Amino acid sequence: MSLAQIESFVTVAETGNVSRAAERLRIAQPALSRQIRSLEDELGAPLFARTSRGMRLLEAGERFLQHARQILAAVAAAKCAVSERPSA
Amino acid sequence: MSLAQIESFVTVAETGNVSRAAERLRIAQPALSRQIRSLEDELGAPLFARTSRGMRLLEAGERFLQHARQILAAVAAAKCAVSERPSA
DNA sequence: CATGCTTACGGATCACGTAACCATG
DNA sequence: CATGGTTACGTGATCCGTAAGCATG
Repeated sequence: MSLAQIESFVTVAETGNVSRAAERLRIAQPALSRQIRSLEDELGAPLFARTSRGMRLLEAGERFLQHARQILAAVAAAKCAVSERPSA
Repeated sequence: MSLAQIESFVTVAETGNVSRAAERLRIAQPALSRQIRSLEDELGAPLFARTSRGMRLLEAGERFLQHARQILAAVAAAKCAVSERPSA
């Protein structure tokens, strides 16, 4: 599991659409599709249902989404923490 | 920034020693040294002071460490969340 | 000269983008 | 046939381990 995969997952969850998410992330659609697939493989369970109109979050995906957002927030905070002035 | 880098950082911080941390992580010492270096490069600031006896956390490193542990904990929680039973 | 971090280098793996493919409405 | 996800494939980048280098006490 990589941070890129986690960010990809959140973006697909928010757009409900791999194509649009790929635009937002500035990567090609197949690359994003692969990232989602490999994330699901690693977790051992699908996170999305593939419908004819896009990607719909499953329950496992909803649960994962909450933690995914926490992870990204913690990463952002970690980056900020390094550049804080020492006295803070 | 990758999760592997974050785990590497925490292990080096805990051991104060790249060599010992590499053993614990089951990777070669130069690989670990590179991960730490590239993490510092990306963050734009050193996290450790290189002493003749090993690695000592700097203030920026101490601040980063707290968030790094949060990130790893959130990742572990995310993995668990996927396999929880749906009713939970 | 023992300990410990870093740099050089070659090779394997990974991850991307383009192109082709398949399914649905 | 338009939309949207997946598979195939070749290539460029990444990352590892071994080996050599460098600093310190």
